[in-house]
Amino acid sequence: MSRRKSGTATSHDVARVANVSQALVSRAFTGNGRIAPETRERILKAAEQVGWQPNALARSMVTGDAPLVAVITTRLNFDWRAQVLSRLLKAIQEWHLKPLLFYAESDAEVDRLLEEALSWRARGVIVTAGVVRENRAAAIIEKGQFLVALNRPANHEKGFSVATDNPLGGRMAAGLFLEEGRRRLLVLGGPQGSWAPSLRAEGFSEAAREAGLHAAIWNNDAMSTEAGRACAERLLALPGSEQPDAVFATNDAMALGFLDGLRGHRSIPDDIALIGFDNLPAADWPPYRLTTFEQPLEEMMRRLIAHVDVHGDGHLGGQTDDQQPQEESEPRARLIHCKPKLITRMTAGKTE
Amino acid sequence: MSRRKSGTATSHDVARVANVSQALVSRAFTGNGRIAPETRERILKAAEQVGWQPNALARSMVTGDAPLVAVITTRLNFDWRAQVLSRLLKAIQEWHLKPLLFYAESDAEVDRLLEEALSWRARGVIVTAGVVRENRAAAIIEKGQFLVALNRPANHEKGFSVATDNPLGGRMAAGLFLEEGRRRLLVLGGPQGSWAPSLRAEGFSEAAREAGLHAAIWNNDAMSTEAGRACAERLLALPGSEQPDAVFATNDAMALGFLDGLRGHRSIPDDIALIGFDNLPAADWPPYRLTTFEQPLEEMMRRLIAHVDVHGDGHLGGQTDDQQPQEESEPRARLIHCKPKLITRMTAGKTE
DNA sequence: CTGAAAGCGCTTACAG
DNA sequence: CTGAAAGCGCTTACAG
Repeated sequence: MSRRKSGTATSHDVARVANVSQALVSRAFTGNGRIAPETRERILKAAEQVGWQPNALARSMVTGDAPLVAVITTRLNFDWRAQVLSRLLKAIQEWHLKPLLFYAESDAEVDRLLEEALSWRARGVIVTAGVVRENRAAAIIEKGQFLVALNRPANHEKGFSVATDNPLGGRMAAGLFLEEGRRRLLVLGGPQGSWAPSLRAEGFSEAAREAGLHAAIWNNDAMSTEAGRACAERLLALPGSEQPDAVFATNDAMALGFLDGLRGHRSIPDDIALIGFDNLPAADWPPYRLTTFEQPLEEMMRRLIAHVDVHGDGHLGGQTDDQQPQEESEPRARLIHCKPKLITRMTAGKTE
Repeated sequence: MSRRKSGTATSHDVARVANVSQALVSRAFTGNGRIAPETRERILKAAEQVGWQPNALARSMVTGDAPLVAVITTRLNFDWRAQVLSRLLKAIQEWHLKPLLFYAESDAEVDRLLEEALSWRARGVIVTAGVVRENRAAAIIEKGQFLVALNRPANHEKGFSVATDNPLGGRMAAGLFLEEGRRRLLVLGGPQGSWAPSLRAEGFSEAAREAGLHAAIWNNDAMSTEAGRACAERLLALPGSEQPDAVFATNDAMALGFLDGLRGHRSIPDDIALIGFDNLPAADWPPYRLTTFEQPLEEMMRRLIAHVDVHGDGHLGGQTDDQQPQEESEPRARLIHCKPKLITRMTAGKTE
């Protein structure tokens, strides 16, 4: 007769109703250990009558293994972040774990959240926002949890990172522009110090440099459509001699805003070719028809899942101790790069 | 020396290092009970050295109160659903609970997920997808958990539902069209039997009927931009006498696709006025400038939070038993309707 | 096939 | 201020 959660029955209550020991109730639900089919039926019936089902917390405690995975995420703004989370939730659901979400309002919070996540003794943690400090990464790995970083470094040799090959995307964009004979290159970058956008910009710049060209970079704190529009205005104000003829936007939001800002002032792709990154749904809409890169979400998820499985946390809660270096299907690669896929539309590249 | 989770220390290990009883370790971390400041310091240091922090599962078990809230969600497709989840995660984080997510691939799964959710003995469950069966709703409430349904019925007198006032939105849209002298009305509806879209359509139809007009309805299974485009084609194929002069799309995705489909064939709003629903970011983009309704997300969250607080699950884990009918600030209203806000842009309404 | 008992890792009265 | 003990709700050897 505990005072809190008065409505909640326990396995003892069920045992009483079914006229069996409490242990049998447990067996009826776990399927472990012998139990007569008819007893089991009786117990199931009693449980339903009482409205009871095993307490997952208690189960996790006693088995020493909670079917949880911590997911660090942040604001789901207009962005491919929602797609990632959606796909991630689905995958986690499919392998019968429960995602415990940690929402970081800013990158600074991520470390604290990671610490909190640890206290739930989850199977592991998937980081889709912010930065993983090396200490923290080590603490997670030491506890036997897996650590997966999406589109960011894992900062630990036993951590795992799946990322789009951002530099390659940049190089491909530059390559396409060069092939078309474009010479005056501009990239719409992200904030200083950002990971993915900077790598995209660098890949682009490098390829340009190798062709003996220089790519200007305009950094943007927000990477929003507004930022893209602002860049368009800035471009329109440039003297004719400095006008770029090819622009690589390190994300689609900026590219779309940029297109809107240029509308009526420049002919695309004749005056200016444009390539974005992300392949947002809007990139395919008639007013935009943006040539852009699709991030290989499905492949990334496959790799992620493969890693987690190898780690020993297979579908049905395998053991957690895998000391021996058995990295079979995923041979020791801790940083997986997945190739972005160029989607050619109107704003750059030959349209078929 | 348990075999599993070998890396994980317990409070006993910390006690040993700090040379105190295990109970004191607990006190050092909970802050409950007397403890000498210097002992506390010593324990904290020992814990850090050992790399230990309280096991949240164990704590939840013994206190009989897990700081969890179950959230039922589904595919985060291009949609306001991501916004809702984002805002929800933030709110849950702010009141120091952890969201345990349940991802429903289809509405049919929702009931099963709800059952699973129950096993975690969470404070409550927030449903943002699918339908809550009455039985299940009752089971949840009986267990002392709160039940909040977002934009759908809670199906229980003690459940709580926050929704946009969808019929009102429909009425407002119709009102605006009528005021402009439009007479040939069409609504782009959702799937048969959908909740929110149907209510929007009904509100619209009713208002039209009251004005002695009939509104045609075209149902759409997908409510996507593609569906909107298809509707545009269908409209263009209509004989001139049946051409509508005002269209109410029950979501923005369809409205945007519809605009794209009409582009070059009809003049908006001269030939056809259009109103959407959701106020997606793209509704404000130059090629669209869609008049639409903003769903009052912030207000909905405020009401939701107020309900949960009243329910007794305040910020820092208050007691769960609140039998007395103390519905102070939220006087007994179980279904809260929040007014949608008309955002007037180019496609309908007088622009200032 | 079934039951009594130990134990998971904590928190919290209850004594000192 | 501190410690020994009981107990949270289960699962799982271990005996019968």
